[in-house]
Formats: sequence, C-alpha cells, structure tokens
Amino acid sequence: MAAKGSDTRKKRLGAKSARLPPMQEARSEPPLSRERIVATAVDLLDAQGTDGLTMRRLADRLGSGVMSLYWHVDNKEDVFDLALDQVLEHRGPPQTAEFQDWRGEVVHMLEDWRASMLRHPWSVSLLPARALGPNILSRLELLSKTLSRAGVADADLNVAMWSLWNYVMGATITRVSFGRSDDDRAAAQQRLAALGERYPTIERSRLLLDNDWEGAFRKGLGVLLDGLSPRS
Amino acid sequence: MAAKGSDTRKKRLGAKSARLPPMQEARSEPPLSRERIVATAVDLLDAQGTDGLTMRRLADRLGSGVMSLYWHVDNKEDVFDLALDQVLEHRGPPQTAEFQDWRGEVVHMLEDWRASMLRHPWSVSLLPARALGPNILSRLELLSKTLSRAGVADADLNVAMWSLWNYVMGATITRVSFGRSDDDRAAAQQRLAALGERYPTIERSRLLLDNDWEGAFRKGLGVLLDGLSPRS
DNA sequence: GCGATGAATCGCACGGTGTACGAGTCATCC
DNA sequence: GGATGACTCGTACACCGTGCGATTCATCGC
Repeated sequence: MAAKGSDTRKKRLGAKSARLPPMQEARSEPPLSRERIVATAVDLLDAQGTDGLTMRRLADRLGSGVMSLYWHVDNKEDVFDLALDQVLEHRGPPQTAEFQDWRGEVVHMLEDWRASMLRHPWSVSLLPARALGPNILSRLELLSKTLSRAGVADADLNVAMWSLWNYVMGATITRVSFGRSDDDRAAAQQRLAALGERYPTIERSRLLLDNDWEGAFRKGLGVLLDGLSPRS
Repeated sequence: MAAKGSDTRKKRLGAKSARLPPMQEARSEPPLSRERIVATAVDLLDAQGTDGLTMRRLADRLGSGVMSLYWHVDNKEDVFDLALDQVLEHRGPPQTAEFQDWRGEVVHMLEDWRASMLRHPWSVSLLPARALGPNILSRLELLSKTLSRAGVADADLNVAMWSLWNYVMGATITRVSFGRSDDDRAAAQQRLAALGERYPTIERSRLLLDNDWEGAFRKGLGVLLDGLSPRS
C-alpha cells in the first residue's frame, strides 16, 4: 500500500543547463525545484502547523501554479516525508577516534535529536505515521555504532536501541502535546482540580504543572542508560 | 485556541422522556445520541482508519442526516477526542487492600494500557495531538497512586510518572508505525540493505526485522522500573 | 533554418471534505 | 391553542488534493 521511493516519471537531471532567468519579469522567482519546495514547506509548517500546509498555499508562497508542484513531487504525502526528513538532518559525528565518553555521546546525540524535533513541533505528529527517511536511519546507525563500540553485546543491542528510541520519541511527543504553553497547562491542572477528587494523587503532585522537561528527560534517560550499560 | 469542554448550547437532559419509536418505520434506527455516535465512530475507525472517518460516512452508518450529528457533537475534532477516550476506558483497579506486588501491578497496568491502544491502531496517531480525556487521567491517577504507595518519594514521583508514560507511549507508537506487517518490515530491511553500506551496523543487527516487540517492551520497562524503584 | 523531443508550467474541472444557516418536526407545558 | 425548546436535516459554501490535457520553451539532429 505505502510504496516508498518516488516512482513517477521524473529523474533528477544532472544539473546541466543553468536555466537563466527569463529577463522579462525582473523579480521573477527562481525556478521550482524539489529543494525549494521542501524548504518552503518547512517554513509553512513552522508557521501554520500541519493543517496549514496545503498545496495551494505552498504554490502561492513559491509563486507558482499549484499543479507545477506535482512535477517535482509525487503528492502531498511526499511533501510531508521530505519535510520531515529535512528537519531531521544532522551533522555527522565528531569522528573522534578515541572513545572515552560513550555515555556522554549517546546523551548528546539523543538530546540533539529531541531538540531538532522540538524546533519543529509539527514533526512529532508526522513521524509516527511515516517511514524511515535517510536521516533517521543515519541517526539510528550512529547510535547503534556507538552502543556497539561501547561494549553492548549484539544480543542486547536491539533491545537497547528500541528502548532508547521509544523513550526519546515518547518524551518528545509528550513534550509537544502537553508543553504548548504554561497557560494551557495551568488551565489543564485547574480543570483537573475542578473535577473534584477523582484524581487526588496527580492533583497533589501537580503532574501537569511540572515544567522541568529537560531535567526529567535527562533523569529518565540516565536510568535507562544505567540499566542498558554493558557489564553493569 | 484549543478550548476544551463542549461549549455549544446543549445539555445532556436527565433521561426524562423515553422517546418511543415513531412506529411508522418498522426498522427505524434508535435515536441519535452522543454514545451511539462515539461507538459508531470507533467502529468506523477500526474498519477504515483515521482517514476513513468522515462526517458523511458516520451519518450514513447511523442512518441519519449529516448535520444531525452536530447537535450532539461540537465538530469532527470532538468526535476524535471522544473516540480516543472511549477506547482507553478501563476497569477500575482490582482494589486489593494488601499490597505485596506493586511492581507486577505497574507492569500489568502499563501492558493493559498498551494493549488497549494496539487494539485500535488509529488511537496512537490521534493521541499525540490531543488533550487528556478522563480515562487517560484516571489511568494516570491509578499509576501515580500505585507508585506512591509503593514508596516512591513525592520528589521523585513526577520523574517516574513521565518516564514511564514516555516509554509506554513511545513503544506503542513505534509498534504501530513499524509493526504493520512482516512483509513491510522485510521490505524495509531489504531496501536498507540495497542502500549499500551506509548503514552497516543496523543492517547487521537486523534492527528492523526484530519482531519480539513484547519481549523488548518488557525488558525496557524492567530496566526503567529497576532504576525508578524506591530505596534502590 | 526547422521540425521533433521532452522538461517544465499551469488552468480547468471533478469529486470530496467540514460545517454555517435556517427551515422544518414534534413532545411538552402553560 | 399557543409557545417553547429539543432535535433533525437539506442546501450551500469555501476549500481541499489531484487527473488531464494544453502550453511554453530550450535543446538537438538534420
């Protein structure tokens, strides 16, 4: 059903002819390209969220006709896929040959991952329903290699990988859905209090008001890493 | 922006008049009600997924006009909220007075939570973007109370709660998005292999082919609980 | 120079969507 | 008998993704 890989007729041509501007329209937009479409889509998503992205609006921002987009892109789903992967781009590993602090590196990697998604909140609602783009795979590869080199046995590797992935995804998604604004959460907690004594414990602990997201994230991650460490 | 609480004019009237069937149509549907709408929406979501739920289709299944739904329901978002909460209903705690195996209880609670969502895969893509319904709150309350009674200090309670929540949500969402079918995952892993040697480690570990979801879930959860246990 | 090719752009139109609006029906109560 | 209010629903509107040609224009073999 969900075939990946753009299979419409269209190949990235080898950057041969540098289309010179048509010179009739002084402020004409640069020509359409997959890259420009994706970049604009990310802008639009940042500004208006998932529902804000429509093909028409996207074309407007690009100064093109709607149907022109479909030459470069399979369909709207494709745009989402590309935008998501774009946002998860990451610089390669620092490539330090020596390997003293694997734990710190893992924490850093995962925090960077999380931060990348939090910078574009729409990405977390997209990710669950989408396949793995190259940038996600590359991040997984890096994590896997680090854990492996740190001494995690092959037999335990997948459990470790999935546990970390699950935790990071869950924490990020939660952060986005509940962390909108202090006011929102205050309102939620108040509604909760108003609901009477049905939820005394979470009301007392002020669960929804807790806003040390980073601290909580790090602590939970620490616990997980403690348990997943080799030769623990 | 996202005001909760149905604010349209409409109150659940106190079950006063039992609308007797109009007797002109022998097989006429029972009258519309919020409950019937939600139940039918869940059926429709189970059968057709998130995109399959349209107000028109929903009305068709209910044998009513489309706009009649809007008397009982604020809008489509409302339907999603209600359907999600409905699916997360749960039986109250066994209410055992004695408290020997808190850990087993927590594991059981979280596995039940996870299972409830996996039974309705659409729920996981809904949850990230939605506020907390009463059934979610009630589950959180139960979890919180259990941990607290088990001896988790108040100061550590929120970290424990969020860590567990994050992990469970992440694992469930991941399970649904990647666990579609063996074929899908085999295809993904193959695509990955075809992509050459860019991802050697995850290719070697066959990360995407691992299908012992339950085992991995339980192991990761165990690690987390080990670290979060009181007086560890 | 000239026709053919094919990449790229885009207008139009179609079938679908959520829902605002207001006109209807009907049981109930004064 | 009239008023009220709960409830149903047909019509209409604006917007959506996208299939289908028609159109433009640079390039290339002749």
